[in-house]
Amino acid sequence: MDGTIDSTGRPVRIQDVARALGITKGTVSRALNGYSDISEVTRKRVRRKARSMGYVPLSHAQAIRTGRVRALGLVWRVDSHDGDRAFLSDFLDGVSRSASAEDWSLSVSTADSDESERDTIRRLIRERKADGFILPRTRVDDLRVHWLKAEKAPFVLYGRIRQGDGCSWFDFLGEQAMRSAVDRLVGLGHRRIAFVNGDIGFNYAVIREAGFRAGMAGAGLGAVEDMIIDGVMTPDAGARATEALLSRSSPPTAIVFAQDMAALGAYRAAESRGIRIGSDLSVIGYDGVPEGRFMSPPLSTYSVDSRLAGTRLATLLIRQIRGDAPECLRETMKANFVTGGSDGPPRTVARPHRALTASKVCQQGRRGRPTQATEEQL
Amino acid sequence: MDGTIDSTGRPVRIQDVARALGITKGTVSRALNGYSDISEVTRKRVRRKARSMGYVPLSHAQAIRTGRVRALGLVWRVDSHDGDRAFLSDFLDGVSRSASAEDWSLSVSTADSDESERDTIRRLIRERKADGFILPRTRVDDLRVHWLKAEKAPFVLYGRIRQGDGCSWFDFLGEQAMRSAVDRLVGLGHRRIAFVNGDIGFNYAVIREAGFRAGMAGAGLGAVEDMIIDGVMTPDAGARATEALLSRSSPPTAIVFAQDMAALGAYRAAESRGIRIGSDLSVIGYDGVPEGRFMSPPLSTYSVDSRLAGTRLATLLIRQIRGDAPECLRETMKANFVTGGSDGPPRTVARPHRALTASKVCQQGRRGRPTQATEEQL
DNA sequence: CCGGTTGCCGAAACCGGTTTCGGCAACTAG
DNA sequence: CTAGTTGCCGAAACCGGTTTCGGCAACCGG
Repeated sequence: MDGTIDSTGRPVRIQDVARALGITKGTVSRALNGYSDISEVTRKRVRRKARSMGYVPLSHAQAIRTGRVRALGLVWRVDSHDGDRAFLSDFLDGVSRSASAEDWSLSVSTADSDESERDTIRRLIRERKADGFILPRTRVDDLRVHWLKAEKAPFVLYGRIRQGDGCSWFDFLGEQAMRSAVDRLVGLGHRRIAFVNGDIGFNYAVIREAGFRAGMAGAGLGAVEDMIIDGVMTPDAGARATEALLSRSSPPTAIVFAQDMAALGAYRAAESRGIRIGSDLSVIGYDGVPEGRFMSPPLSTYSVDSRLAGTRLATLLIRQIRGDAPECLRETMKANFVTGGSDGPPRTVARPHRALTASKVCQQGRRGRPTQATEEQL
Repeated sequence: MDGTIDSTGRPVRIQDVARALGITKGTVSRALNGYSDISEVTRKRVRRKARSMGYVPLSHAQAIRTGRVRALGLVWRVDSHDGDRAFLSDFLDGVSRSASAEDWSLSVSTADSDESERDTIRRLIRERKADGFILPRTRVDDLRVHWLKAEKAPFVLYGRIRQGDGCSWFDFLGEQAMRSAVDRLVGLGHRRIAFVNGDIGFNYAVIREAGFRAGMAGAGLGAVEDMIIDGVMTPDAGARATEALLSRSSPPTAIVFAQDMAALGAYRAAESRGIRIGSDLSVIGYDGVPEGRFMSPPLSTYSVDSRLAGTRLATLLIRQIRGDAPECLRETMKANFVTGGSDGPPRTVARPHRALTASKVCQQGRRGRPTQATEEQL
């Protein structure tokens, strides 16, 4: 017995606290909620007593008047590829941590289609199971944004979006990472660099491709159209893409993958061809999935901290629900480059292009503090 | 505009429905909730009108009187090994599906220690964010069971437990699977069979080991103490365990792993030794992780349907919250054997032991309907 | 000394449902 | 024809909080 239940076994209500202090429940409520018309002495007395009696307000009883249940909503799509699975655990943990710290909770649902996702979101709003939503995997034209705007429900995006009016988000700078990958490879001497992208229906793919193109253009390597493949999100597809690229008359010496899960396929393709990743073929990925570290050589990748994304998104969403303007709630961070050994100088040694050196490029992408996104969103 | 919002933009309340019908809100409530003192005519009128107006009761407003928020609680431990990650997505999906079907929601939190898990559970109960809990990964002596009994909160276990008074659960029959694995290997001619177990603090490990021992004893192969290793839950640990076993003067010709993630390590160990899985060394796992299918040869394993586990657990929990006795809410299912090719006759050909043949064993473990657990729990 | 603030709290309405209670009308039995 | 059911619904209490409103006492300046 820890004080939460009184001697009769009944849970402690605000009325019990009020009675114990000889004041009204309205006063207890105002004292606990920081109203200014309560004397500091009374406030202290109330707080102490409430704590000693183990009083905790029922969130749903508060909600009936305040309209807020102090809960975040998250709808997880299960019809997509497997690559997100490892990500989910960390992400949930991040969200849950931030929410718990503010005494909020997290309501999770799954959906396997746009329709079921829409129904689920609406149900959660109608029944007020959530005060706002975290939207993972931002699409180029994201239906959820339209739905939630129509419902006037707060939301935050994991990923940026072009039509960003009234949207807040957290995102890692994929364009910066992909550009940095190209710079690094160019610095190592590569000139024929391919890019294997994910599903361009998702905004991250558009952004990362833009980064790749910017890197190539910056190095004076234009006309990269035939060096770009998209729609590759699994090891299998990654292996096939690698195979296709290496079969060309003028194959790339390096491949940048928009996603690690696809990059893993390059190892399989290389093995079946009898060539070595890191020397015969350079590979750089993005995401930092755990499997990458177990490859040989380990995959060089731009690692993304999913747990951090979760914590930031939850924090941003809570702030928005509390009244902050969505446009002021935007954060981006650099992805963290992790050297694995899957990238190196090309086999047909060329002298390093431009002044960039590997060590110099390595400096980029160190983890920093979250920063307000002042730059133009892509 | 779909009828959910009236012309003024205000959400529809029960009072609005009552007014539109010219009756009182109490009558609307009773009509919608199936009270017998409402005429069938009125009930139909109310239902139709409520639907056409898009009325959905606020769950937290109901909860204030009923004491139930129609929400399930799930606390996920993130401090354990990585093997559970792939499992989480399917499991959540299963739970969420069942909950949604009954118009319930799911409140998820994470915890990284016993203390934080306890605090989280208590907070969810205190604030009534959840009416009951789903407890994954049952331990031999599970603290959560004590906590929740003390709080008088309903719960269901994913996994059985020895002290099962007042407990309901869903579980796959790990002991049956492990026994079947031994039978199969014995039928193939193996006699030196090792068992690599997981963390024996978890009940599944105890159960699976019992199944292995039963299989060995049943085949007349006693004294297996030195052929059992436990605490192996990762590919790395699995590789080390395999290495240790194969280094012995009289190495096993087959290894049964209690978890696929550990079994994956056997491939690495085999590769570094230059021996082939399936011919030089037989391996059978348990769990059915997706990675197993991508190995060569694919891992033979007893596959477990995590999504199904989630759906059954959610259903059982909702039934319990609605009043069914926990002891009547127990289900078990067979794990589904999937032939991969990682098991075969031993290199040093011995004639098949006993009358069991591989094909015969294969018939076991077909997926069936959930059945009430009438047998003694382990 | 007196009218006007100001600080602080009690009283009561309110949120959106559920549930109890009581009463009217119709029907049934005696 | 009357007394007793029965079916059906309105009225109101209730759940556990939050928020508004008003008033008392102390303090303030003129």
